[in-house]
Amino acid sequence: MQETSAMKENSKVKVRFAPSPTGIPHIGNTRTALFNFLFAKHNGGEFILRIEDTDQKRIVNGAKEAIFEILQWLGIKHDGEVVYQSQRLDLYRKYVQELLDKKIAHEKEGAIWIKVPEEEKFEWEDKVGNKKISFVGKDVDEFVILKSDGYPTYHLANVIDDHLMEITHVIRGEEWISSTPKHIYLYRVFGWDRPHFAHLPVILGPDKTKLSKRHGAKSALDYKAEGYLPEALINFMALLGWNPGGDQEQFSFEEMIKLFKLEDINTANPVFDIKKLDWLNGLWIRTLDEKGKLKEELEEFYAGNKRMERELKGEKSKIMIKASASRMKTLSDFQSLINLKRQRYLTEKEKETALKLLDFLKKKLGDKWENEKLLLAMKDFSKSEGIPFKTIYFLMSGKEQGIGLLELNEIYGKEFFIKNLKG
RNA sequence: GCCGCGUUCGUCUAGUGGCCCAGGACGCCGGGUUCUCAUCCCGGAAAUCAGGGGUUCAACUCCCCUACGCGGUACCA
Repeated sequence: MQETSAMKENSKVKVRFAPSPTGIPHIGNTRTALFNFLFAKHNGGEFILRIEDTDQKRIVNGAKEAIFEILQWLGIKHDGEVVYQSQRLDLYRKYVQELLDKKIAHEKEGAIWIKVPEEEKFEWEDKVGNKKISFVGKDVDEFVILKSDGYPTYHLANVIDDHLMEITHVIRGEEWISSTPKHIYLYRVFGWDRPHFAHLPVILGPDKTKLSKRHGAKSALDYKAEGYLPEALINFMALLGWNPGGDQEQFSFEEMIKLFKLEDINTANPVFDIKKLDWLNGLWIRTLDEKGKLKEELEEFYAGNKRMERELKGEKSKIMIKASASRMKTLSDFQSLINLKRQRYLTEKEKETALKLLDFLKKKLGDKWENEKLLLAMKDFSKSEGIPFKTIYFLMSGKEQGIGLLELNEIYGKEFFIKNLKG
């Protein structure tokens, strides 16, 4: 009995993201959602969200909400209503009874089990890498489909739901490869067509072991809190394993949808590299700034921060943002960039120079410190006194580095400089 | 142990038999632009394509073996 694998060639693509609410998903799990979404949208199909809450003991409070928040923040919108497996118990039990009646499943110690016949053969063409993967029945362990608490296991609920919901492509982590024969067997005994399978390589930590809490495997929400942009995080996650060929590194969500193909996903496990994320984030910050959209991102990020809310509402906010954009790696850098506090106290020698500079500027500029003249004056001073401009920057701004002096002049005016120069 | 999957610069990757003594990007180093820093621009180092056997006129690309890595081996997903 050789099932005609999958087959719903003509029907509309329908995929699902099926997290279990047993913790806040880290970046790897979220990438699975992304790939499902990209695939669905590329093909004009649907993306379903299904919460697999069948392990009552391991459910974590707030995990479900975190999942929603992550998807919402990233712009990964699901179609239709969210499905909860815990609300479908009767359904699963009905099918279990069917298997019991057919003598395919049996009871043992209060749970319902299935033993795959040894001579059974399993093979499928995995969409990632386009390669055949095969197993033989004797390597498939006997498994539980209904636990003694009355809840189904993943294997059972997953297969039933995917069938009933007419899922065409199962795109999930590669940790599921070894249980795929169990799933295929279930499709077989139920007499159902099975979906296509695509198993994504798992993301590894810097030490090349599976990304985990130990590596500080963060969730998208953590990155959000640190000031990363959804555009950058999505771009970064997609490039971890996916590449459409070519030299492009920056992709908008729309471009990714347009280009996404399962065939272009790598088969090897990528290593998470925060440096590249940082670079992409800076790149996206600059890109959004050019599009005039950085302000709204900052407003969202600093919502609830009274001082920053005030700064962003102020009339100088525009120039502040313009001056900061190229210097930010994350949105949180903005706050320190526009912070007026001096970095350290001046040494005696520096104080002396500062006062000299102040006199010089006052004499040269009078009351009006216009940018062009100010710059010329500072350059003059630098040259005639043999003082590196770096020092002048520090004396004027109170910092070793940061926003340009002319921009500071526009934002805070000469009073700011005078205060700094007076020590 | 057994089963499955994988292996191109430090990292993400391009590459589907000749265009590759291997291209791009991040990071790193050097230089330029510049009011500091950053941005931006230019250049550099960096992979004997895991190792060994085949197949072929020709292999990073196909086959086999080994090593290593990852995944699975729960009444977890």
